[in-house]
Amino acid sequence: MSQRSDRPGQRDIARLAGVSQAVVSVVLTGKAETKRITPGIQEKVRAAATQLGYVPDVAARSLRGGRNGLLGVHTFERVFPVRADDYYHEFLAGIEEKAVELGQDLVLFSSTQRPDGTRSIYANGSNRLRLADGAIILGLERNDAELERLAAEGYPFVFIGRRDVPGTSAPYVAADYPAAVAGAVRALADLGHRQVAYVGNDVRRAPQEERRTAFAEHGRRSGLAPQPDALTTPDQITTDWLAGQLGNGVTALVAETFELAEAVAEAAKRHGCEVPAELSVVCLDSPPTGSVVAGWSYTAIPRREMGARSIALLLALLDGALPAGHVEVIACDPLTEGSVAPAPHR
Amino acid sequence: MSQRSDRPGQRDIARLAGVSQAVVSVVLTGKAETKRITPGIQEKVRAAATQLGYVPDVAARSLRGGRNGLLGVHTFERVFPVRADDYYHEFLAGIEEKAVELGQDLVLFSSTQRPDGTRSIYANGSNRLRLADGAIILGLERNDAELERLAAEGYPFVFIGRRDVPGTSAPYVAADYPAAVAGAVRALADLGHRQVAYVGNDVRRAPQEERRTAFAEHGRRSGLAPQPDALTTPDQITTDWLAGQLGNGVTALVAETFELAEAVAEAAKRHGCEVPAELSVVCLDSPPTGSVVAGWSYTAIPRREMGARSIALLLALLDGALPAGHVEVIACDPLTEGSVAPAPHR
DNA sequence: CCACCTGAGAGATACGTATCACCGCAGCTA
DNA sequence: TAGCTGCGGTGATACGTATCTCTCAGGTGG
Repeated sequence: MSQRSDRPGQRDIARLAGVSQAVVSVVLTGKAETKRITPGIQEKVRAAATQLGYVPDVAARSLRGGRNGLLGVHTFERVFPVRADDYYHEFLAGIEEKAVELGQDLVLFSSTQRPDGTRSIYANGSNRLRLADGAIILGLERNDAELERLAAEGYPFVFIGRRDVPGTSAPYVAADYPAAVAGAVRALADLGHRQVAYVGNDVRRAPQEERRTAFAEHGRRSGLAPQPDALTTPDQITTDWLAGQLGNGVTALVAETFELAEAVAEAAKRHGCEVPAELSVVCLDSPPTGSVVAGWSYTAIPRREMGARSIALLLALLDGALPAGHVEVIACDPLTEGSVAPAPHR
Repeated sequence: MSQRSDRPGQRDIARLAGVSQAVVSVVLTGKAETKRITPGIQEKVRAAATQLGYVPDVAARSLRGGRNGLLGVHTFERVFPVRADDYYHEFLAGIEEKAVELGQDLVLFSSTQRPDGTRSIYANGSNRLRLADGAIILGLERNDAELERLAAEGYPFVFIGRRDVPGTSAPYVAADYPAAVAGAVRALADLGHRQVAYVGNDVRRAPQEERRTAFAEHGRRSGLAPQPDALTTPDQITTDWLAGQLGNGVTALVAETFELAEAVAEAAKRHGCEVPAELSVVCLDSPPTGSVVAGWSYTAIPRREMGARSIALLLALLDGALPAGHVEVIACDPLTEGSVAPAPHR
């Protein structure tokens, strides 16, 4: 169809106003003052634009200008998992919030998925991320080779979550896990706990490792007795396992994820062990957005804020206003009350 | 900066492969077969494109009129509300699922928000939607004037949810509410209920109106006594209101939304009225994704599938393979057991 | 009176892509 | 050998905008 006829352009305005297209561009982009256009002409141009119902063509504008106002969001996993307690949801909420504020649109890269369900940036030979001015990269999974290549190509991106990809020095936004762990450990120590074990995910990446080492360090400082870590999966937390921990004199557990904490709670229930009277449990993760679990002691991860900050960082990066290697750490919420009690006497 | 240097174009590929830019365009858009390009050249072009990490420029491509593999998602409200029981979440999950399958990327138009929180397509003078090949439009709010204009401009879009915008005949994907209502009414009638009242949202749009009229019609067919509708908000459902209903002999309520159903449940609890023994309640809405509410009788809205179908429809529309005015209606899940019981004897 | 400056606007150009019109060449026929 | 026919590609053009360069007239100073 004649796409042309039903969409007035600057050329049409120019013809109607009896000026050149260049003048129309200048007037309509608000540069009339600096470029010194006669007020009378300005008025005529504006009137003509209004009369024709002119709408600038974004495509043409960004073609000319470089930026297109699109910020990418990429993960190496699905963005909207089937599970309701969506890991990404809060991040996305923050991302969208900030994008709105800064007048940017978001591109969810869903075309990059490979048959096995993982996602790849360079899968089909072309780097679709380039569609956007820059990108936020988040998620547990990762692909160091692709990230290195991306960085080598000079593509601007920002991580959510602490990253230590060898070749890159991309900015990231992370939660202040060490401080959160320190707070939890101190709280337990103050309540008289001395035998505290750490229950962590068996997948160890920078963010996980960070929490574990912080636990070890602050535990030592607070006078806790050293315990072997339990790096495991939820289904390996059985009543037997729990009995073993209690048998070792453990009076409190620090769980890395909510799934682990819930597995502990279930095992305790089956084992007839009361939480928190006989066993205190601290969770270093926010509860899933859906289920408002009462009765847990946890330090909420500021996912929403992390998402928002990542967008701000990316835009600063694009503006060249970000010093190289800039990172941002956001404090977690203080430990809530619930599943923590004074250490039982023996 | 020289934006140019770090973003290879077809020209660069052409130079590297020793051919003309036109050939590169033909090969890379998959028209090599119809335009009969020598396989050897094709290979050379593809190799050069891969080597340079080429990715087509969205802006240029859509300026020229081609497709760019971007599908827009636009709402007149926020996409990620603060509330956990996210209305959009399930739709988006379905949308993303299908986009992955069809190799399309998604653009969340977040730049269109006005200061008052509502969103407008033409707010800032430019129609950003044009960046995408087409768009899905969803949400309760709407802006008929803008939609008419969008349609008049020939922009391809698809609704989620039944729409009846005057000037437009855009395709839409809707849930089969009439059938769901019919099922609910029949179930209640079979259990001996005769006095059944309808509790609906006070905002009446096509999807709401459809349910109400279906209730009236099927109620009549199933021999229910006519009742005045309660079109209201959750906070207006008090114990007094409930007492009034029961006083009128009402033995069952059909609630349009989950919020209304929960308000009814709370009022019933305070009033000492047992659900479902003394009052049956049916909800015509899915429970929020987070809270797995047991004990409700409801007909789940197939949001996920609706989202997926909307993407399929949009792509068909773009391919010109969609007959004008095509609409799609998806069956709701059958009524679950829980808050429905035989009518109490008087 | 002429050289020179200045302001207001016209004209030209480039961004990256898709496509239309053309063109040389090889193979074939008459 | 001249003319025709496809094939395989080249060159040119247009999309709508922003901006750079150029023109032209009027004013100014020496």
